[in-house]
Amino acid sequence: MLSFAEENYLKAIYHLSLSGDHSVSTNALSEEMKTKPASVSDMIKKLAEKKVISYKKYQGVNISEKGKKEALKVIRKHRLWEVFLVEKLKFNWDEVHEIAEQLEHIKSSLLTAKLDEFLGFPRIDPHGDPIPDDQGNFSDAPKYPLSEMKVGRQVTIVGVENSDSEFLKHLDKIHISLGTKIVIKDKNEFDGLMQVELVGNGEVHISSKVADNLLVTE
Amino acid sequence: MLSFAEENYLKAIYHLSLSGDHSVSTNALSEEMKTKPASVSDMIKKLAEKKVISYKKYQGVNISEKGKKEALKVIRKHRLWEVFLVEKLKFNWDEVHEIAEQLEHIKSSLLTAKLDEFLGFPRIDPHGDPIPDDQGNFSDAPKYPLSEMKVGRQVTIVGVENSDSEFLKHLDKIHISLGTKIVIKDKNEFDGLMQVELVGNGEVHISSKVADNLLVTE
DNA sequence: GTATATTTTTAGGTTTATCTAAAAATACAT
DNA sequence: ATGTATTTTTAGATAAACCTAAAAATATAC
Repeated sequence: MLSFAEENYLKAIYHLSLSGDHSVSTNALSEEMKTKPASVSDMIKKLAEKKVISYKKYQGVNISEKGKKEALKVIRKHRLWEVFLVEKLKFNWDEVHEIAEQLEHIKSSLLTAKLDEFLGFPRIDPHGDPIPDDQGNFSDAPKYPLSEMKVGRQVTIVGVENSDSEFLKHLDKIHISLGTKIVIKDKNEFDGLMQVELVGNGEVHISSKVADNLLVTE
Repeated sequence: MLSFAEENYLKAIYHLSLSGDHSVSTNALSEEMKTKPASVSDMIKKLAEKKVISYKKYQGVNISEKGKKEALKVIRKHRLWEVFLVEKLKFNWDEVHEIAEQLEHIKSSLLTAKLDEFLGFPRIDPHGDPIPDDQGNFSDAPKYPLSEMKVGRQVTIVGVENSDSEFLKHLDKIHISLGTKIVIKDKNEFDGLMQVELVGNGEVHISSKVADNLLVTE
């Protein structure tokens, strides 16, 4: 059984492990957790004793299979609660993170299962992040047509359904390319015309014909 | 701002203050919290510094107005979450306490307000306990006809609507009096006939005519 | 390849919430 | 009312999660 602090460290280690396949350094963890490197050294000893990470002194840490499972349990709960907060309690997508940081530590696997069912077994959270199942499996980086995304979401363009050059030229013209992050500002109920913000780079309108062919993630 | 442990002590002090108007003893608190009296002595010093209780050495503690408000905030959250767990997630009423003990400490007044609204502003929790409003007010010990209570609830008989002697004689015959605790085991959809357990004292059947006239609480 | 800079760990300290053992205050009993 | 029993507090310890300062290991730079 892990404490809140241990769960938070493990989550950070999991996330840092994804970007960069190498082991996670003490300093990187210290920055992520906003604690001092000395505190990290203390904590990783405890986590290593609990077999959720492996490490050699001065060599950084690597998350174990057991650790990955534990981290994904917490991430699953975090994302399910975010769905609950946005879909059921009508929070804005940008208000929910802090509250979900607290809710993710509630211990009861029955609660998690029943919440999942109550929400209709969602596969992605309000930010578009995939929700692991109770075994920790998830379709990594699932892609969805932009047209299916709801107003308020921030997503990243990760692909196109149908890549004919006329279409790509159009994307170029509206400054959209793979990796572009956008926020959906508005979506017309009648014709599906979307107004999106290119993060830090102005706004554009995207027709449903284009939105159907754009695949997004996150 | 109170820690989880401080909130739990305050809740215990609040509850112990209700039964018996006198001040709460260190030993009583120690028993309630399942900690040693020495730990209680430590904690009440901290709570007194935070002005949520007042105490003189060796004289027990009294909850302050500020403390009462804080305790009721926690109790409000606890009971709202219990309603959520039973009404929305379909937990049985007897499975929810432990989980609500965790959820009651989540910090976000906006969350509490939105949860309250989502649940339709319930006035009592699944055990029949009143839910304080955001100011800490609640109709103390609200009374409801037994006939309105759902299967599974444990309630206490606190009054009768119409106290003619024939009716009271009947109650006597079926071993029901003020203060009797009962658990509703079954309720016939057709005629409202109830099967209830007299806690630790066998089962009886109560017709809707009787149930309409019995007021219960808790 | 040695000197310097950076990273990481260790050593020792703090706060919170607990504990045990002993001392002090209060309550009870004859 | 005086001695005994009970309750409560104090003193000192422990574990968790953090800190600062200093030492040790690793990395980098010329």
